[in-house]
Amino acid sequence: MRKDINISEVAKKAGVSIATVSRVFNNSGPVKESTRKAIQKIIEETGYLPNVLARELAEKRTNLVGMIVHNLSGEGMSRAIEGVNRVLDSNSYSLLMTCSNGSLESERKHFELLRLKRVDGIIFATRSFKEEHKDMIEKLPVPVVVMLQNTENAGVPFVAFANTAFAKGATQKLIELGHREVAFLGGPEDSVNANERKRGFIEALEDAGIAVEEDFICHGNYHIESGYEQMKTILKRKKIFTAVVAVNDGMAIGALNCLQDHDVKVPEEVSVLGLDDTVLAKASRLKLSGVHYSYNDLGFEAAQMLLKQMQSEVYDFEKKVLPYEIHLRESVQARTHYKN
Amino acid sequence: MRKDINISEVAKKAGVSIATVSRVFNNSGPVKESTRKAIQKIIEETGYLPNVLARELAEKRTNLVGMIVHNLSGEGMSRAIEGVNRVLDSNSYSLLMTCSNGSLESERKHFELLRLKRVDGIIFATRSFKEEHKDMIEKLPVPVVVMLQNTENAGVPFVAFANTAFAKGATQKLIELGHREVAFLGGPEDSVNANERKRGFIEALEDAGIAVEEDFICHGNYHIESGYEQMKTILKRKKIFTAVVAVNDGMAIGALNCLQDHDVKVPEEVSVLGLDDTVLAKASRLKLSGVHYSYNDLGFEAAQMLLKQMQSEVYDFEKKVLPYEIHLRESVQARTHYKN
DNA sequence: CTGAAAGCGCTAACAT
DNA sequence: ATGTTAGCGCTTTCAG
Repeated sequence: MRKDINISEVAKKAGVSIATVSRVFNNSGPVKESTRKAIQKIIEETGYLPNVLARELAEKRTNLVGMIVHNLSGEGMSRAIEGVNRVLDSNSYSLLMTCSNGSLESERKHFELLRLKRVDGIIFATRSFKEEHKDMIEKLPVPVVVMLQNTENAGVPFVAFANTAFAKGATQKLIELGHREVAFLGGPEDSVNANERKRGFIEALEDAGIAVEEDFICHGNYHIESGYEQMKTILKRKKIFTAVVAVNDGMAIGALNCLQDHDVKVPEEVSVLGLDDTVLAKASRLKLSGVHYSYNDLGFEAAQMLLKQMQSEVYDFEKKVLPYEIHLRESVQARTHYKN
Repeated sequence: MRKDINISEVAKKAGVSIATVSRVFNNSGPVKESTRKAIQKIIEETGYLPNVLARELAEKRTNLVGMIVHNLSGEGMSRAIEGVNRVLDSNSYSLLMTCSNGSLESERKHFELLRLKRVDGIIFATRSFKEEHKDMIEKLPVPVVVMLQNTENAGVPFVAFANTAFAKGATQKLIELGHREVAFLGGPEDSVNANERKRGFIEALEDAGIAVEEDFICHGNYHIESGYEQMKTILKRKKIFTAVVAVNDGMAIGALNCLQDHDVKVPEEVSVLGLDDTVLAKASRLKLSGVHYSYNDLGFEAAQMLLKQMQSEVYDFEKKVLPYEIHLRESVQARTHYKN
């Protein structure tokens, strides 16, 4: 706990003006070598550190990036933050983190807060992007990049996963393996991401000329227990299916456990695939198939895009959709058990 | 993107001085009702927002709390951040998040950064608290609370889990169930938390008069694969054991899978317990036993403690050790298989 | 190459 | 009840 020393004290000790100290410290403007040395010595001795607040006030920029996320409960989001941090760190920016509970009101409050704090840009993650969000963003004097959501229609720059595409791709893999009766365990019906995945699933079926059966579609809340319950619901309907696609790992694990508890052999009788590839996918003895995408890259790309926007005068629309990989592992095999 | 308006412009429009505007905005000092109304109207119309930077410069405080964590890859840390955020939010503080890679140099850099940014307090999480950390902290003009590490010896306030205690307690439960040959899958040897858990395990054995066998102790890196490998190593030693304690869920899951793959019945032949209770514990069909503690509470308590320290003039040592619960579930049962 | 001085936008003590 | 003014600590012209 030592006292702060400011620029004028340094100047006094060095017998120069504060302007010269400023020049030395920031290497802005010419200073005679001897006086530079002298000032540096004083700076060294006193441990002088400039008051960033004052500097920011004078420069009218904070080198701060704000981030609003709707939840922090999974590992995905913290990976994304890690990615963001990586970029900011190497560009001398700092991260102001806030967590809205997801309500519009809370989000509005956080946008306002970040505006007050004079952040130079904002990364925004929300469950579902609304017209109101667009309004909030347009009122802001700094650029915003949306994360985890396709906001092309609103014309807001974003970085997101290709939910529909990979859900479709994964489902097509199953179809290629001969599966035609495929169940789907979806996420919350108000989640845009979950709905995009569901759409991908449906498109794959339709493209293959397979009728979409409502009896094979359920909705849950991403958790293991929910996957278990929804799988049970579908089993109770007593219709034959040979594969299940789950909106995420948790639901897939739940489904897997449920099937095994009901003496349904995986993958011999039913293949299981999760549209996700978190640590959970490795937890079961039976290696779970899934779609892999990187949250770390998500954050990384979002931060990159934001910095770019911050540097340009006009905030052009821009988008980045991250790549993915489909991994078929032990939980999936070709349809063999039920022959037509 | 509208232009900012400042206090003097508001004052001019309202035909008053900036002091009066400030009084109205901050509700500091008396203002005649009619002029207050008038000023509020202008504020409303213009959308005036004070420049927080200027205010902070004048007030010499930022309402910012800094946080340095050594990694963001698990769900635990993001839960902790959530807890911190919850407290800060309701106390009008914001969170400046930084992620060090865990190296001393990087941590030093981040402390310096937060100092520059004039945060009012810091929450610090590191893998292993060193003398150097104590020095860095003592140089700081603001209070620091350490998270996830017992820094009692250094006299630095901290909030942590009772690693030794719950590891000991959980092991004792196994001993009470008749187990005497218990294996331990530990974490990295340089992790303080992992070592504390190992110590608890050993203390429980010693208290029960059971010799500690080095052959039953292995070290891994917290991951599922590592648990699998270490379990295999112990199995290869061909010594009989009836229970395994793993330093965390991941290793426990790995151990579980390994045992089952080697036709060892869990829990009939070997009980498995993880010193953890994350989402992973629910992933296997066999409900994994474990120790439950809340990362969210950890963050919550750390933030509470920090705010308290920030309010008092002197930074007294203070500590908070969080409660835990031991959950014995399907993966654990009394020793029956091997009778003496 | 260096210094003086005018901001940056706000708070708070001091006048009136 | 309101205005004046002196900071807060730094950056940046503008002179010299």
